[in-house]
Amino acid sequence: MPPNVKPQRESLEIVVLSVLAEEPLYGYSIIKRVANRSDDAIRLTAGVLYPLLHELEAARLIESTWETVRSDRAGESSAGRKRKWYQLTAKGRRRLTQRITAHRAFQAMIEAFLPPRGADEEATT
Amino acid sequence: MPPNVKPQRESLEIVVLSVLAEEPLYGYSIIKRVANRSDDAIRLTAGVLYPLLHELEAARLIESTWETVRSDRAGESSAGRKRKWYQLTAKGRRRLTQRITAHRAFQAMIEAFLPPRGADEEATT
DNA sequence: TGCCGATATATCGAAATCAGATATATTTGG
DNA sequence: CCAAATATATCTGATTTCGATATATCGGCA
Repeated sequence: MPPNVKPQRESLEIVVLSVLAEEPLYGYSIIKRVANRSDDAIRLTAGVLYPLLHELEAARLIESTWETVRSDRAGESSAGRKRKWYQLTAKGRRRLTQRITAHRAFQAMIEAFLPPRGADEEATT
Repeated sequence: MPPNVKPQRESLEIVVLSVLAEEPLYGYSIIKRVANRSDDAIRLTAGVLYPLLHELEAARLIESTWETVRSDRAGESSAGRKRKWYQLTAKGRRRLTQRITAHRAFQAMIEAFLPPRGADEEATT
């Protein structure tokens, strides 16, 4: 597996808002989706994701609804497993757009400091 | 002035190594250069930069030499102002290349999660 | 000439952040 | 029936980061 690159809060928020911009997801499914899509490079842990989701919800960037999944086998008597689905709010969508703009601007800025791409490669022209 | 985007360690190290890849600089001049080039978006503070420089030196990614600047006016008696010039080592140059590769790979990964560029613009075609 | 703002390096401690451990409960597959 | 996966949540120790503090010199201007 690839080296564990740690996504700090900023990137983290962008990634979470982005996946939620596509469709509603619940916590655990966010973890799995991000891991799969990033080829395991970005491994959200529960300890990082849940507090973030709670924060985003408090800021009204996302909204949640509980779902209770009852298994066939267990039947009536079972309490059922609980899932908390999150979806982006209009405010969240605006925030995402804004964060992306800022992110790209910042990355362009960083890139401007770097030696030009391919500065190390040998006469490929 | 633009919003204060804080460069965390990773980006920070890349930026510092990059400016040193161009030419030797001393601490204060690094702060000024980065501020100017980034249009004040990246403001290194002494409290962040100096410890980083010391770390980089300990890791032999950079080397330093002291310069004493004596003013005309003050003459012999003056102790002179001290500047610590830093230059990239061969090891530092390799590290930079490596960090850049990792940085770009990570950014590409993040970008892959984002809605495509210009997803919000209206029929400009 | 005396003072202030800029130049210059450096450390420290409070505050924020983060990864990993811990807790609890259900479901699925063997 | 048991272990691994699913699912949410918090807490704590370790690391990071920011801003304050310290010290000293230099340049310009009143």
